[in-house]
Amino acid sequence: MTEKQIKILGSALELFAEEGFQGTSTSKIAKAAGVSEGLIFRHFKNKEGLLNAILVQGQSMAITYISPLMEMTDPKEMLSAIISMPFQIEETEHKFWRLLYALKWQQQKYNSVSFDAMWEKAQQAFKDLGYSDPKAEVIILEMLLDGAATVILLKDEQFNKVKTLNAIKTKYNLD
Amino acid sequence: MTEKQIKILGSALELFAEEGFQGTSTSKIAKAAGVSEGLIFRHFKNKEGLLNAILVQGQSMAITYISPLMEMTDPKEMLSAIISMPFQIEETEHKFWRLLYALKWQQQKYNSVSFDAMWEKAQQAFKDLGYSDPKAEVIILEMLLDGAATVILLKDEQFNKVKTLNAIKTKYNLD
DNA sequence: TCATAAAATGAGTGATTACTCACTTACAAA
DNA sequence: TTTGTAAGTGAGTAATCACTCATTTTATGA
Repeated sequence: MTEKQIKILGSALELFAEEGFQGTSTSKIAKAAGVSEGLIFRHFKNKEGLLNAILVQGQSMAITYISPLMEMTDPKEMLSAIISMPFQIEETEHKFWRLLYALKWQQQKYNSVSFDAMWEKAQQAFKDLGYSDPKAEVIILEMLLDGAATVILLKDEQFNKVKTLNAIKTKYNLD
Repeated sequence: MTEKQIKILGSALELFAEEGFQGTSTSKIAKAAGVSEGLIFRHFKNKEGLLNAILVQGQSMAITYISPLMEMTDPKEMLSAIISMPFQIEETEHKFWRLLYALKWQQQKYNSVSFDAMWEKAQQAFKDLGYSDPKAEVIILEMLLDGAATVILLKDEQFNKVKTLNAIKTKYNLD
């Protein structure tokens, strides 16, 4: 990847995340990246191709999150790691996740990175720990973490992250 | 309100919710409502005025949800009612809530209807029921219900609503 | 029946949109 | 040094955008 290609992707991610895909013009991206507008279309074909390139980049990042979870054997350790995920979103990844969460309200096409395998393992973990309805338990945990990610991405630092994470872990007897 | 005014608001709500505020043109709204484009600007001044009119309508609807909660005295009954809220979104209100949830990712200006008073009552309820950290408990419940609303609004009927609601109530000893 | 105002129209506005294309520049292999 | 290829530019395009306004239609009360 060229230096300018990287700059385009970076500026596009930032603008898409903050002002939405439809709310961001290609001329604005070009200006932010310090690049001619034509170059965007040379490298990424069209505006949607630019979005896809960002999503592919992020997908591989997400996989590095999930992979270690899939190798865990202790159910408590695994659930604890899943629950911690949204609370450990790094500054550098913040923009990407914000874009991804915003996108799912706009187009069903971009229905988030697939965490299916992880949730199946979580269900097994709940079963191993003796929960009476592991399926319902997974749905509730999905909801809780989706909400946690939303709050973290939108009103970061308006609440005590460490304290909240610990309170959730206590609820699931994971400390 | 004129018949055509109502049609404009209805079509705008539908399109804004499905394709986003920025992704919806005023000409599209006019066509969907069976109305001339100029009429939109006569009645609502501009595109943002149209969005505000929708939001005002929804706000008064949201208040009818919250008001009865504020008069409840039994903490268990009150928490139970709060938890049930996202699971009782009606078909007619579905579009409005979808728009509201989508908007909060786009502009901080439209940071949702204010539920602050309700959450303060919830905190008191947790305190009355002997929870050790009512503040953290409210944050967790906010997250859970935000996630529940998201799942309900985006992938309705891909899971058992009644069963999930009951499972949550059981978690809080509310049955 | 007529006067007045509000409701409604639709052609027209300049600005902005995503995208194209002829062209120039940079660079590496022959 | 020449040549071929990819990187990069920027002016230009048709379409669409939000919005205006002169004009016509409709509704209402005297």
